Amino acid sequence: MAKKEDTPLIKKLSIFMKLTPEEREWLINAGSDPVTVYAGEEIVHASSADTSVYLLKSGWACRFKLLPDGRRQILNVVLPGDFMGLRAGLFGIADHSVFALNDCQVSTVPAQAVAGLFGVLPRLAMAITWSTAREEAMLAEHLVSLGRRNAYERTAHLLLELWKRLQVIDQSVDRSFVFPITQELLADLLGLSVVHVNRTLRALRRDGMIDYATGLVRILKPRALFEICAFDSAHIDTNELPIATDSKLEALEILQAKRKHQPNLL
Amino acid sequence: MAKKEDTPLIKKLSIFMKLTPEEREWLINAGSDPVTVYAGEEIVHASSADTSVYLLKSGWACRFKLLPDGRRQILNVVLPGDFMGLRAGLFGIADHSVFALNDCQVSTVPAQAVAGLFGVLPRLAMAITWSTAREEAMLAEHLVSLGRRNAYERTAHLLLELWKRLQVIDQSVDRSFVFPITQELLADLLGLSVVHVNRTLRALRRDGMIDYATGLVRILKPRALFEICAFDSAHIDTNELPIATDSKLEALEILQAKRKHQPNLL
DNA sequence: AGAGTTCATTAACATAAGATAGGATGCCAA
DNA sequence: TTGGCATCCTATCTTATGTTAATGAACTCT
Repeated sequence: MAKKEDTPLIKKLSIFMKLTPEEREWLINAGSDPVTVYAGEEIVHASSADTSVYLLKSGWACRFKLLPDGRRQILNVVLPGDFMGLRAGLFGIADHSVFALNDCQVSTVPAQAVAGLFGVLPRLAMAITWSTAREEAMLAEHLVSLGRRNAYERTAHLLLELWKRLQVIDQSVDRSFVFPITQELLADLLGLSVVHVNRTLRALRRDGMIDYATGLVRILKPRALFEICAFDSAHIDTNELPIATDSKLEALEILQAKRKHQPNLL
Repeated sequence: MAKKEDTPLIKKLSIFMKLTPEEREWLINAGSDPVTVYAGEEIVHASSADTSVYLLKSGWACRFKLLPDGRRQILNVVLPGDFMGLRAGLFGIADHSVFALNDCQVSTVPAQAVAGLFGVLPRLAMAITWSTAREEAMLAEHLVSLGRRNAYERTAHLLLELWKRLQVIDQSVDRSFVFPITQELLADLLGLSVVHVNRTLRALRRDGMIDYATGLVRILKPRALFEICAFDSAHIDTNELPIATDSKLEALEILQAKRKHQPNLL
């Protein structure tokens, strides 16, 4: 398992698999010396032909997209140990930008070094691929929030998700964590208006669910909040290496069995 | 480039890179003989410990998540040539289910065979990884829709996206395509109520934007629709292999240059 | 100390979208 | 023929959320 002094990235990957000393070493040495990016500045710009991947060492950032008329949707919060610009660097899909929410330390990894990892340390490459799969699962859950959860549930879900992610990298203190996100950003994150975010936070405080002061959040009733937003933590905490035995025949049987089911089970 | 008689998967991967004969052969031979899954039946079940990956050969399916009270959000439409259950098969992240929208032909690939591809045909592994990155980009765009586009724009965006994806696999005829999706499903896809979907479709027809009959859609004013929803096709069509030369120093310079920018440029 | 910023907060009002309900149509099965 | 059943469609009413606008606190910069 991960140790106290490990980097956030190592802590995160450790929940997927035990890392060997070489793998740890690669993770520690890969990437340039970190550069400071100040709050509000862009780290990755959409449509730039960037051949680097960025690793967030400290601070918070967020990935976002803009519509031509200025509407903004924040896709995701980027926390220490997360990569930025992986899609752009590896595949040239530069579909979104990233900017720093507070002062960040960012280190740069050549896209080729990451791509080459599949040949050099395939297990580690797999672990990094896992972490992107984890992020995609969070994106999917975010989509459920915007499509099917109301403002109250949605806000609860976001705060809980951040809390859990911060726990993994040892950056929450008990039930509190620093929260460098203004209500305007929260609005763009949740697909709401600023005013309604304010209303919703007020409601959450009124109900004794959270304690919210600028820059700091405390979860007062985790149990209730998890219940309210139907939080599914499977993709954040997981687990251990899967993929045991398996055969085509077996899978086919499972598939056949499924054909008995009723699907749209509302 | 892809030929008329190629499979949808080959057509799709061909927009990322030129495939060698061996790679084509792997794609054709991998996977079991297809099994029929009938409309409405589940193909992948969330939380099942499934060690297979499924490839949709024909028909439409969709990935979805349910909340405990029955609310459903459809994440994505799965078209021929798309994989299903990749995250679950490879990493044990079984966070969503998939069901068939109409009768489908599905073939099964052991997760190990896909994982092993990184050692055997790394270029192909890269291409498949690219296709998942492409899907994640579409998911992100979907998120923008739910968060920041109104019902009209949102619906337009979905129809255009499907149209473009179908063009890639040669399954649209000019401006028309078959559309096996009821308004109820459309609602769960767009994060709207059925009634409002109906209203919105009516509005789109009223404006002469689309022609919508059960099971068939025709795009009448593509130009206007692309404009209305601010469609960004970068992640669907793309492009060719990126990653040219590159050095840490260069990337650092770019990063430094960015620090001059103003970020939240509304 | 004052002027300018950024944020959080609230009130009053507007509206896009949800809820409920009821027909109309077409399909299938007994 | 009749009765489900699913889907589409529409009208009416309700509500969650958006819009606009104004205030005050905290902070920085002179």
